[in-house]
Amino acid sequence: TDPAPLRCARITRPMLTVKDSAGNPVFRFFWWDAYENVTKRPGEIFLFGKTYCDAVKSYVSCCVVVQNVERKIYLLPRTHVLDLHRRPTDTPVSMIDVYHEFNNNYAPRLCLKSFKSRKVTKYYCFDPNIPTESEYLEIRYSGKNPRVDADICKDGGKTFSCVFGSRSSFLEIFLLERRIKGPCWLDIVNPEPVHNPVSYCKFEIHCSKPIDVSIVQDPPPPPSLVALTINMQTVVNSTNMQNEIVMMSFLVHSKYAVDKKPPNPLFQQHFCVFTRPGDQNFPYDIHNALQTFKATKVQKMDSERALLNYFLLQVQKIDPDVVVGHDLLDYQIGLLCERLLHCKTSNISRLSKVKRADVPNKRLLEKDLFVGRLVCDIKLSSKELIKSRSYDLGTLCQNVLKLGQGERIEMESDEVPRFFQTSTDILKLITFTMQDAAYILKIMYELNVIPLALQITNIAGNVMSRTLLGGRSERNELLLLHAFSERDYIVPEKNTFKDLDDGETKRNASSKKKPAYSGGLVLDPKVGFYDKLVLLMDFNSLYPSIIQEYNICFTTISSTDSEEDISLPDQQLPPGILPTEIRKLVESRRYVKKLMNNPDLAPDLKMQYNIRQMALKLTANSMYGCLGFVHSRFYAKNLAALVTFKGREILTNTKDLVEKMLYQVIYGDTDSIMINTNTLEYDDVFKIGVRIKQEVNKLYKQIELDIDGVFKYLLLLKKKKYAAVVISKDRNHQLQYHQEHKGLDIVRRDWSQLAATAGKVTLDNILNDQPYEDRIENIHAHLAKLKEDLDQNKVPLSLLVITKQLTKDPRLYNNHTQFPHVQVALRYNKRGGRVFKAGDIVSYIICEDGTNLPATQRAYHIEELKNSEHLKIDIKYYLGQQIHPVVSRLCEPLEGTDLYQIANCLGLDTTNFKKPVRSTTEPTDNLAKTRNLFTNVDPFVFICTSCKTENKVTGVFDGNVPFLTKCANPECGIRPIDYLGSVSNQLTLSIRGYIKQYYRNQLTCEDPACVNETTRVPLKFVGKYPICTFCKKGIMYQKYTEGDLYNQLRYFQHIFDLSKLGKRPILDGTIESGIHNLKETVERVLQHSGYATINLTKLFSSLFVQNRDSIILPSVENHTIDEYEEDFDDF
DNA sequence: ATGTTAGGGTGTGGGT
DNA sequence: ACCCACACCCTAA
Ligand SMILES: [Mg+2]
Ligand SMILES: [Mg+2]
Repeated sequence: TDPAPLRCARITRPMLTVKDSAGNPVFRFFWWDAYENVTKRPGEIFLFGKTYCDAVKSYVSCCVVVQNVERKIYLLPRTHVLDLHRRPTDTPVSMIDVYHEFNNNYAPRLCLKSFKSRKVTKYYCFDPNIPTESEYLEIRYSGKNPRVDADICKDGGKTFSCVFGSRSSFLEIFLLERRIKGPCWLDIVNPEPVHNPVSYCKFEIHCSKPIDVSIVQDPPPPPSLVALTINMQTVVNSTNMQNEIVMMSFLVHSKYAVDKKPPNPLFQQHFCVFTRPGDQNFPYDIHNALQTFKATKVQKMDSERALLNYFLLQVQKIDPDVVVGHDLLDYQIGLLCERLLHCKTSNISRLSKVKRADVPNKRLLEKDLFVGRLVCDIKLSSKELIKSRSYDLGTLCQNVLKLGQGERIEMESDEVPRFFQTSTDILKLITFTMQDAAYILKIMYELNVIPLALQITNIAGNVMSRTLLGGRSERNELLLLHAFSERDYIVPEKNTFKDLDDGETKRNASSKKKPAYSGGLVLDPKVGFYDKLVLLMDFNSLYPSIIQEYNICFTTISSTDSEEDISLPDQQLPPGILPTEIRKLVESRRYVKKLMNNPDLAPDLKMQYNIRQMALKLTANSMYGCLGFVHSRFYAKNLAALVTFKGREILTNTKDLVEKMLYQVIYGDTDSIMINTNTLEYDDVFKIGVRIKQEVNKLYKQIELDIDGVFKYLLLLKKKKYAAVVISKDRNHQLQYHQEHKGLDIVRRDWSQLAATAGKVTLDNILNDQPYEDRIENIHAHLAKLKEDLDQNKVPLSLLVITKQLTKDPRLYNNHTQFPHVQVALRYNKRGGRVFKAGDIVSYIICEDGTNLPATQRAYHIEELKNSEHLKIDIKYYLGQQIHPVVSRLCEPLEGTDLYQIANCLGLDTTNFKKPVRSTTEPTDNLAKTRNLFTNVDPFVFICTSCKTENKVTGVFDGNVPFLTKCANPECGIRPIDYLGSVSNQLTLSIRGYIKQYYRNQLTCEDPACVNETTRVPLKFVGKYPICTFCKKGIMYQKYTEGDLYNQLRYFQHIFDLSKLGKRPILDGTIESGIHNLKETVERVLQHSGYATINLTKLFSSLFVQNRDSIILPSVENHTIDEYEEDFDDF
């Protein structure tokens, strides 16, 4: 049957009011989405979009059916003809032989009545066995005829060795051939009117020749979209346990301009439809209640079927270009399909723009339910665009819309039936459902989902509805397909699903696969709390820069199977395609950012530019990842491995260079270096940064190190785990401070907010100007308070919630009892409705449930806890397994507290904490206090002139007495202070020893493990000094660097520094001056090493006469970095 | 069908 | 009791 009649009559004859640049009348439209049905309508492309309609003076929906998109295959001629047994003969192959073979042997098999062919020259770079440049026979034939068999493509015939292009889809052929990159204005020169339209659009035209489609030059801005936001409520029918749709709310914006700031008002139309749950009746007064309800237009339906029919009709009438919702793809679309089929609704394709017969298959229906309309699922988009603990609507409202807690009415899905008991509650439910729809729309606007997807699609050249589905691989694939085919390259074949499976997957039984190559280098952190300024330097987009710097491309490096091949391309080679594409992205971005600097820029335009520069950056950054993606069409493990290899090399070289400049590198991850400057002057630190930047950037053309930030305080705990106070300057050059937390428990969703807050309070106390003793005291006090609050039940339940993602379907876990989130999900799923599936985030609270089971088996959903009498919060778990480990880890480098004390404050059983605690027997452990700042340093050792006993010095005090007053040998009566001159001499000799070691190390690599390697790996030279670049497996050889030397000297200075001791001890005057004397001995060496000039010769001239070239560093220009940007996922 | 590797942390279970 | 491998999760880059 025909769909319900439309209000707006279809216009069958397109009005060609537009002329193209040649003066031909054209049908001009903006395409937003495309569709093809390879099996039912091969060779046809459906383009959906908007065209200007003079009659209504606005844009109306249209569909252009491009027909006769032909298959395009390439036959690679053999050098010599094969005989019957597929053995090469002496007969050379000419192109005409290939033509004849195809014409005689293959055309009949493909039932070709006709085909076109020509000789073309093409390039290829994805298989070393295929010539990089060769003549091919290009054959084009109708899509209605079948594809060439896979084995013929692989093995070829007698005159050709293989066939390329047989697997490309028509949409791909069309987009690449017409060079269409994402939504844009298109002209159709010979549009044909349609009498039996296949679409529901206002305009439909056909175009029988793909070549008649062309891109409009100097296009106007994109037309506005009709956006339909939908939200729904469901109930589980208590009799059959089926999920029913009982309410839907709709918001319509009929002119959403994607090139402008989010519209206000948010929408123009709003309405709602509902029905009763199958197992309930309407309240008696529902009719009256609805009559007085004015908030929105409400339609009451007698059945779910009627509701769904109403929905179908409304969608057809509204004819939206984009359907907006939350959890559409993971749940709502599936549910809709299920109910549409269950209720036996007809003409379901009205939800889409293409008329199709109803199919009873749910999976098929789901796939194309809204075809022709963009589907914007804000849950999915948020996952790509923002980091959040979870992505349910409530959490997104808090994080994106900054709604306060309780501002949005939170409702559990099993509460819905209750709302149908009274009319008042039904009206309430309508309000919530409408309200949520508005939030959904607002979030979409706020995150600029559509404008960003448009920009990405225009950059990559894919299809926008696919961009909105997420996934970086396909975007990258299309970008490279365009890039390679534009330059006459034959592109790699698209693998079918079958091909993917058989390869041996190095999986660890579960879904996580083992790494295929090594990635970024993470430097060993010098753990500790830093209260001097720390400088963070970071390479801008390191991996994209490496690809450019070293010209890493399919065209410059042949793919080999050997793992260890890390050779770089020839310097003389022309820029490859990958580097060129990245350069284009980077240059576009630079240009866009320049445009953004215009102070008179209109806000709308500024937003547009900002979105575009983001999209450009995202695209450039995801290119590397796709190289290493096994299922990528452009998979190139060797290229990915080379990129990371150079990354590791650059990071180690940078570290060495910085240390050579006598700065202390305390950490670095993949593309960054943290430097302890030992300074408190912000401007000085900046100058240091500028100098390092200049030195490092001299070495490269494209790779660029930049100042990323300056930390006032840094608490460096582990690799990838630290907290810092970042200093920045505001517009008035006033210093501003804010904390940054990386990798710590408090930034993870799988720790409770309670533990996170405790951790944050702890950090606030550590990263603070207050006296040292106060910090510890405040932390302890807060912990005690926390315990008290917990005991008195003052802690809101929301703080106790732990969230964890299901990485697979909950039923697929091998040992589900081990995992709290899996158990909660499985239990929850039994009640029906929205069930937890792979990717969902589960919230739970650990409870005391009367059992003796381990905590992992006492996890309950927050609702279970609320509704249960016998469930109680497991306070001991939250104190012992949440707060305690989180706070302890943060306090680890701190003196004055430990596991035991923290446990004590929390009222925990402390017996478990006594043993592992560091020895508390020594009253003044000098090294403990400083060990974190000075790792890999030796104590100062001197020999007693009397008893020849070795004395080790790690600080002013040895135990309770100054080391100068007592020999290490208790029998010896001579005090070191009595032979201070000798001690001082021994100190000087010791320092000399370290300097000698430093020089020796520059000439030879002393690591025995490295000797073998040095014979194979050539020595690399940095400046004039040979350094061993790496040992086996890329691990850097620990040589004795300037940094090590400097560190050792600083340590000596430190251990003789009385002011470094917490409480200034009362000392005998001679002892004090003796210690001072030793400190000065060290400082005489050190004083030459200001941070401004470094000259090794001068530095050590007083001690060590040696002719050495100085390292001359450039003078410092006194300027600040004008641009420093916060980047995400930037390597 | 959905970009990579490096690395920390919890918890379990088996072996010594 | 201790060590270790393993599965799982989430983060940094
Ligand atoms: Mg970076
Ligand atoms: Mg970085």
